[in-house]
Amino acid sequence: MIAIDYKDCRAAPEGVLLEGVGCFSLPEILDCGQAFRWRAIGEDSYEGVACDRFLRLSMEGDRLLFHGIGMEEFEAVWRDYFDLSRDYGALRERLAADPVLEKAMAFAPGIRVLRQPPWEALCSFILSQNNNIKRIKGLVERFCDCFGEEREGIRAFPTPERIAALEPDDLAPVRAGFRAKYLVDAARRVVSGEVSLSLPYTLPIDEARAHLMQIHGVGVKVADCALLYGFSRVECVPKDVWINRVMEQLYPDGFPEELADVAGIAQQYLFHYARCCPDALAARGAK
DNA sequence: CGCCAGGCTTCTA
DNA sequence: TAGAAGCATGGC
Repeated sequence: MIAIDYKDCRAAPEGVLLEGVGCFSLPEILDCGQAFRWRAIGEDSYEGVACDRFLRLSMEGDRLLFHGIGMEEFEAVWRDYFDLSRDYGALRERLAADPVLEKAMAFAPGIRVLRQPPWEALCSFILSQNNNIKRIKGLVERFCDCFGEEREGIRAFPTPERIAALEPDDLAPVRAGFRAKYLVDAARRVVSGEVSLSLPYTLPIDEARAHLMQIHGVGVKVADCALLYGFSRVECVPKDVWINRVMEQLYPDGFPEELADVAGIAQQYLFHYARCCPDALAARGAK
């Protein structure tokens, strides 16, 4: 048995139940700016749509329940989505060698980096540009409501084929502004095969980034977000205003090189720490 | 009202 | 090649 962050996993009457769960916090994972279709529905309980499936989760202590699903769906979809095959316990020990990360991880020990479908991550972060998280959620939701296929009461994520057939003006109801044309361009390049949704998993990271940046409206930041959150390239560190502040103030001599292969996961702890911990950074306020 | 937001493209010097 | 302007929209 490999060392992972839960001790037991079984089918229960209410769904799939994980026990002895560590390194896992629903609010820290689902509300830290990596995915935008989840919403809190109570105390440590969330619901949302990802991978074109609806899911409700709740956590009590070290017990995590995936409501209304069976083991097949858990194994086929959600174990991977929540990165439950990665040993965050061991990873956190490694990252804790760095004193800044030690603080950041103490602030939010339950963060994980999701493995989202690449197309969903790409579109979400195209919509994210020059926006705040609150508004990004609204944009993604309207994008799905307007152009996602309805299946059993939920909206799948809009397919590249559907979006490629539209003109930017057709996206007006999303109110994405100048980002609408970027979504259409991304969809058309994916449909034509010019942009691959599989190559970036394995290309050398600089080539993977350049590959995605063929899309009009995808720059370094959005490409890195798609690589990290969509293609699981955990060496990738998207550099937004918060991470820039972290690097300037907390890593004046640079980020530790020996952690470069997992810097993207470290980045997620640091991003959340910088945004939400009042005294993480000097005189910037948190919110 | 003004400032800012998990930026990118285009223009200008 | 670097720096600034413009872009759409809305939260606070």
